[in-house]
Amino acid sequence: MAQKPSIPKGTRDFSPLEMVRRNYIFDTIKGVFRMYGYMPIETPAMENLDTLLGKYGEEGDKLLFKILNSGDFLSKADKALLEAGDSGRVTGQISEKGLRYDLTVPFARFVVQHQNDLTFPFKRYQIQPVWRADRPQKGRYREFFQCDVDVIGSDGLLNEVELIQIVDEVYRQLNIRVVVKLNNRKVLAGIAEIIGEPNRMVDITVAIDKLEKIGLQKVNQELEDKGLSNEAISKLQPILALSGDNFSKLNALSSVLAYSEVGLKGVDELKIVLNHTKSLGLNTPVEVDLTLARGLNYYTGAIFEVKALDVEIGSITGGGRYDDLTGIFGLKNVSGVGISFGADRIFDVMNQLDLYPTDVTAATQLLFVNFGEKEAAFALKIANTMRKNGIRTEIYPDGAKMKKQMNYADKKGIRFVAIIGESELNSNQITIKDMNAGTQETLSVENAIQTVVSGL
RNA sequence: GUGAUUGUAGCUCAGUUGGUUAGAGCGUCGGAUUGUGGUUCCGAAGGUCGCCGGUUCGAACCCGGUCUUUCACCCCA
Repeated sequence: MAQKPSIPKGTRDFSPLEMVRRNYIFDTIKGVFRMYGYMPIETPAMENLDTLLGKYGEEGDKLLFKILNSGDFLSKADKALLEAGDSGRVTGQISEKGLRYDLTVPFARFVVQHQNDLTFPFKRYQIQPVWRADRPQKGRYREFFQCDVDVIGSDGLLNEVELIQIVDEVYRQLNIRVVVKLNNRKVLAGIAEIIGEPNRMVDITVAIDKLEKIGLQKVNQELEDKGLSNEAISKLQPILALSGDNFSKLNALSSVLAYSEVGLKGVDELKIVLNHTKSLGLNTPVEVDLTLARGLNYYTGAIFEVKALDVEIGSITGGGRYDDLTGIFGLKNVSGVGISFGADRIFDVMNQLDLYPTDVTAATQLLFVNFGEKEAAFALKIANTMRKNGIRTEIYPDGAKMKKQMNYADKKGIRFVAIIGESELNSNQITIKDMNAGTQETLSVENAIQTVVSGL
């Protein structure tokens, strides 16, 4: 017996229904991106490993899928390392390619490599799968699609504003209620500076990121475990306790950060962005959230995260500004900002709330029943006429039993069935059956088109 | 990477203290109905009980390993 087939852990097949739904999401997102002047690019599924390594921190390196070299790769590896079972160092010798982990780093590579062909500010979008060797769980897959929009080569905060507008528009079109959480890495740096631990910004932000999840006490405990002084932790308390609306939070921050130049700059940036989004009158609420840190090390300014209000699933969109991403690849002083829509989580949210418009899943609208060669030949011609009138039409390929063909139409949710038998052939007419109403009439081709078009 | 959890027909699940031939519903296919779907009735196909090993006279059931599912941690879309 054949072995039971399966697919790798954390990956999925998509049925026609699922694909139609996913394409609806992708098309919506693409449409909004285009509306703001972004152009598509694609990059290879695999990159050279040295492009990817070291960009996502130690954790990220572990989550990279690595591709074995071709040929007799083991013979070229260091025998001593092999013998010692030193996987970490052996992989460097037997693998030089890896699957992309996100779209931002390949984009940075792309920009540096093609810098002379690009016009800056360069606005691109990119919708492709990425892979992470994570352990799968709710809303977390090993293969998933990201929909990135970035603008690179511009410092202007209008870009941040534009990205928030895009988020607002995409989720308005998809009919998902969301909140945009906004923070600024400069504010976080300022906080670290003020409490006298300027080098511990990452530890501090990772800890306060958990405030909502584990509570104040455990956050303080974690900070203590990481070796922060009691003095620093107590200085941090008023910042963790900040509340009120965006502008009162920011005013309070201004006084706390009065002696931090970078911190004040961050507050200022937040104010500018918020003033713009406020005057634009977006549907989506925008909240300043100091607990928002995000793991990626390369953000330097704004940090965004979008959460669905009606489903518990983590963030469905995230991003921020990175001042020196291309610097690693040798192109200095180019600032970029971008966000990534997590298509698979959006898909999960849409499924859970059943937010698809009814016409999204509609496939074939008219099926021609096949009674045999002569009838099918006639149907073939009329089917083409139908298609030219914008009706999605198919002909049943075999001269099967009527029951079977009707059943097929029923299962596929096809609204109209065209029946052409001997009597229709002789009178040069077709019978159109409305599967919803169960009624049918025999008509001329012109009238049949009328009936179908007005019935849809 | 750490700690749990799941696996029996295409799907959802039963399956007694370990005991002959592993069941149901839904779905699929065929028929009742040779030009009319959904409803109904009748019938059929479909299982190495995730995989490998162990205990036992005997394992779907007990034990170990492995893979898979789901969840938490870490991290993240």
